[in-house]
Amino acid sequence: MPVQPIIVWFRQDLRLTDNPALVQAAAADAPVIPLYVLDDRTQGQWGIRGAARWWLHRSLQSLDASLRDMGSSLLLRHGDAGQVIPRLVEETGATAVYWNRCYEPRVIARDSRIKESLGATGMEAKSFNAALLFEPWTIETKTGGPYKVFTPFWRACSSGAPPAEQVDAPKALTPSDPMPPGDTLDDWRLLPTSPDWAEEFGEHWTPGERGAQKSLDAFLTDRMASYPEGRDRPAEVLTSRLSPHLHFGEIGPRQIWQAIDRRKTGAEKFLAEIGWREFAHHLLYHFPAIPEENLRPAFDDFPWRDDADGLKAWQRGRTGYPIVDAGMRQLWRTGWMHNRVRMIAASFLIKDLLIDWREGEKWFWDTLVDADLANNAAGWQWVAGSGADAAPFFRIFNPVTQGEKFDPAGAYVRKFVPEIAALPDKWIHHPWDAPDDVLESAGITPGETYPHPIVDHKAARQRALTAFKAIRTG
DNA sequence: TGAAATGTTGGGGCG
DNA sequence: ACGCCCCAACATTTC
Repeated sequence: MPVQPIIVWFRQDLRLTDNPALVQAAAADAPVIPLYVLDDRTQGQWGIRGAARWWLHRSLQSLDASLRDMGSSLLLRHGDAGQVIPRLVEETGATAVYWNRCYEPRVIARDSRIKESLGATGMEAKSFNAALLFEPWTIETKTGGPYKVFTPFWRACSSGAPPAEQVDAPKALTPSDPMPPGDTLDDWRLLPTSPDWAEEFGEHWTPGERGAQKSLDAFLTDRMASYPEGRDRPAEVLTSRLSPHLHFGEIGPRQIWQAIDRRKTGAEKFLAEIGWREFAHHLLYHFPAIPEENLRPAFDDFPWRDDADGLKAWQRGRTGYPIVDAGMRQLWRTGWMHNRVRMIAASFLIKDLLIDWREGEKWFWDTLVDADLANNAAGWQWVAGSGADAAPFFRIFNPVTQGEKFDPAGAYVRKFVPEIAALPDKWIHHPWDAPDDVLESAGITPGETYPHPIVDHKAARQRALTAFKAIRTG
């Protein structure tokens, strides 16, 4: 008599270790159908796009390979998950569907409907926590509301019950026999072709659970001790580079939490960054409009400029400000940007160009391999000053000062803006001040080989402060 | 997880 | 010797 299978629906949890939904299914002594659904409709404009699709392709390949090592494999289906899941249940006679929770508003709505309709037909539909140390509804202020300031939020997280222990990968999975038919990964065309803008990505990244674990191990042994100072220097690899792995759930925060010895140098500083990720998810859950709307309504009246040329120059890394251009080109070439440079580039778009932060958010959404709705929205609103615990609007980065401070030797700029690489350190962050003979011997013709600055920072700063006065109350 | 303007202090040059 | 000015260097305030 055939045993009825259990479906494990993978989403942003593309790993076998510390995966409670998978463990629960494996423990049931029934065949397991590991499933991934490419659902391009549910999340609307915030579906998986651009660089993240490249990552997804590679990550699914990796997950499938790991499952095959256990005698199983990953079933691929596409379409509205609200239809795909019930159809597969019917097809296979599955008795249960397990998954790990996501916290994006439209995903929550979809998953609730699925859970309800499966439940109504007597199915067991269960969800688990794999993505967060502390789920958003478990942390609240003394008065019972959500936190809007990071420091007390993280203090509350750290002082309460510790996060749950991670769970091991299942020892074995009983495959479903026969395996239901599915798509092949290539059918989904997740990889770019003409042009192949992801050409270089593979040199920088190893998507998948093994790559994630290796990144964590290397960070803990080689870099965490220098993290408190090193994390602001983009020229070298001194951060963990775990963000895309975390977004796709190739590693979970519990695994990081447990791998870190909190007594070691750099541990608290690094964990606080995991804390910011938790905080962003907390905010998105409690304020689900933050990807589209200012958290602080006063910003609804902000006089943003319409500037297609400025936006394009920023996107392409042709603003004439070397540190900004280097960042934007690192993003385009590698699918990632160092966090210090993200702040500088974002400040430039918002404050020097006075372009709506949502334009930056959209661009990052398409170009980052770590594009994450909660982190992206919270990060942009933080820089804009429109968000929770945000930088005050008048905190305007000077791209020259920031460059000189955090890329003093200009190595980061030279790597990504090669046309000015021959400039001496003295001028590398402000080529427009260099004497003609210096420019000439560096092979630079301003306005031709490298753009003139598209705005004058000093004037742009004044313009931004004036614009800000327009919305300031009192 | 700023920068710029403004204020203060103290040393040195100089008449 | 003294006052005056200049201007780093640092601190404080403002945006």
